[in-house]
Amino acid sequence: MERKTLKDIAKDLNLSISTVSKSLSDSYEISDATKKLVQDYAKKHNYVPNKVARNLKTGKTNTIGVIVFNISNTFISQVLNGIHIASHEQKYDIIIMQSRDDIEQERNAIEVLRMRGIDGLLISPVAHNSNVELLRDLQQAGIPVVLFDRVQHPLQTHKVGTDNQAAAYEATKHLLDQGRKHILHITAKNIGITEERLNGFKKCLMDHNLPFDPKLYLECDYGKHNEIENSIKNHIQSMREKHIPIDAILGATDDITTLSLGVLATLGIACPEEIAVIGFSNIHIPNSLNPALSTVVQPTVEMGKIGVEKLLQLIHAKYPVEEFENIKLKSHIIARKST
Amino acid sequence: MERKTLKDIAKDLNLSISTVSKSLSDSYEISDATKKLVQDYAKKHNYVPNKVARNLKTGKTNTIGVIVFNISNTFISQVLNGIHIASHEQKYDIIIMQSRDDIEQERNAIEVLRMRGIDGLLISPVAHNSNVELLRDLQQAGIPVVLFDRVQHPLQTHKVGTDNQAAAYEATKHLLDQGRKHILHITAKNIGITEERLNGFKKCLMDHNLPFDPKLYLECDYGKHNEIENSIKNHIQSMREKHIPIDAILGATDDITTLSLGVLATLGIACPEEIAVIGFSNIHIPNSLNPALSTVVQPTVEMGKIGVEKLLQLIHAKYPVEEFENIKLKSHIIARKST
DNA sequence: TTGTACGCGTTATCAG
DNA sequence: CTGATAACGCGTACAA
Repeated sequence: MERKTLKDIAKDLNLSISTVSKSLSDSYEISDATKKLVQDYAKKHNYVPNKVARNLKTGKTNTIGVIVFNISNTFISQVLNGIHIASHEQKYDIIIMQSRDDIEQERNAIEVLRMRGIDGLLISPVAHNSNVELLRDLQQAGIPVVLFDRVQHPLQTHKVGTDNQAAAYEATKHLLDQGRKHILHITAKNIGITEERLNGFKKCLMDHNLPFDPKLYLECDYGKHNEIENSIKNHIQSMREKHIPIDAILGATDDITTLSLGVLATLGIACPEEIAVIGFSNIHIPNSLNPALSTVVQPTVEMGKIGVEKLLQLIHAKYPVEEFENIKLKSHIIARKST
Repeated sequence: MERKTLKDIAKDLNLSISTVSKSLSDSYEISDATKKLVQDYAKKHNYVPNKVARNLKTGKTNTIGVIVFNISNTFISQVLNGIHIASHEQKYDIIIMQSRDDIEQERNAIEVLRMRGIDGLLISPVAHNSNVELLRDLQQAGIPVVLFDRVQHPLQTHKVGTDNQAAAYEATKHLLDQGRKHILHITAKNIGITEERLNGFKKCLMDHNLPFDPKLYLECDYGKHNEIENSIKNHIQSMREKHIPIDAILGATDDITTLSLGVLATLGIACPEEIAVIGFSNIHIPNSLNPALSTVVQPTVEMGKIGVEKLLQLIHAKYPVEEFENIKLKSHIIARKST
């Protein structure tokens, strides 16, 4: 059962290719009789239009590229879900690439996508100004780019992130309200968003007349889980040995926050009695954690959907867009047992 | 900065299109001088070949389609990771679609992918024989299909799964070895793999001269997390009320297993003292769970890689393949604190 | 060694 | 209302 083309149908029906084409696109210039004839015949032989050819003709691919650091990260996979839903709704396909938090791989991903042909790009960049020129090239070539999640990046375009500073501020305040005084803030190196979170943390301390103590601050390399786990463990152990007081942890990312719980359990430190934990996390099983985790939840699916929406706006824009939006979604805190 | 085509370069350099084309593909029929001239010029103006046109010409899309039930499922996202790595290595792009465990959406996904043009399909089907005819059509049309994970499906093709029966057998044995006698097996409805797991469970019981008790068996609808959570909770509560003994849980899927922990915590049932828990789970933070979870770990990334490998074999096969492999990967148990 | 011409499957324009 | 014809950008047999 080979694939039928317009040409085949035309021959079978003794019609011209263009008549067939027009019939299938329900053109007003074709008589109802012929339309019906063609459409029925096409359905019967389950004709499928060749999108590749169509794309060649129209110059559009109906595909948007997506670059993230890691597909299987909890947070990212939820955003991808949102991207997926929204783009599918608009009849756009998506091609996902991973940068693995490596500038070179990000560069490669951008090049591959460009080569392959996409109508637009949705990216959560590796670092503050990773591959700026390349992305600008893309824009110049008429392929719009929208940034999401990690929006601390100089590229001029729409950006969809969360209000990280406010969220961190709120989480810190939550801990302080519970009477915690020595909060260890654990964050990741070289990711723009964590800087904002740090700022929110500092600001909240300041507003409560508390000093920011560098000893109560840890930056992890953001890589494998057991590396993160180890640096957290080492840090906490060393604090204990030096008798530096600590009664709470504020985690800046999903992995950091959830892994912290494991570290405390392993070290036999009671949570929340000795050390409370709260942090950014969109984990789907908060109640199965030890203990049920208090989280700063980000609107991941919404972020993905809005990203697609903004990108499509740019793709469909008739004139070059000059004014860009910097959208900051609201996170919210859910207090469970860990605080 | 518009996009250059072969034609543009040819005009700029006063050469014919084919000369330029051949130069760029490093053809032996072109003089080194011209080649260099063209290549340098192309690089300078960063010429990017239009893959769409190339695909139209060659009839290949260099894309493989992937259909899974949910991108953001822990297990699936790890398999996707493997698929991603392997396909990227082979210069293939992937397009991911979600069936959301709905036969209609699966049908739609298959049709969209076919329409869009793919060279092959990797699918974890919704149910025992969902969309068989459609998939056969695909194969007939020269687009090979490979099944992964849920391989209990009549389609004749390569299949890559895990040895579910053996894994469930081992996990059950592990519980029995620990002295547990009343094991509740919780599984999902209508998924082929869970049947095999159930069989492994039953077989192990039988081998130990224990009866299979339907009261110690629960089938959940496999949907939203809180629905699964509720049915588990209700079942356990009802068992307690009826004084049906239970001292262990064997979870058949990632979500079921991890959510069970949350249910026990919520109900205030001590794990593992009162009820031990083990189950299929590739959760990345086993130590953060309450308590550290004993798991049956599947080789997810490997499964993805092998799936791609097998699919590419079919895509590149010169002659129709008649003999298909049914690959069963080995899982392994990691005992932590929950058993 | 280089160039010409055609076809891949579609859509769009224009003529009949 | 229908049909012929020209593109879209690339690869390739064939001619020069």
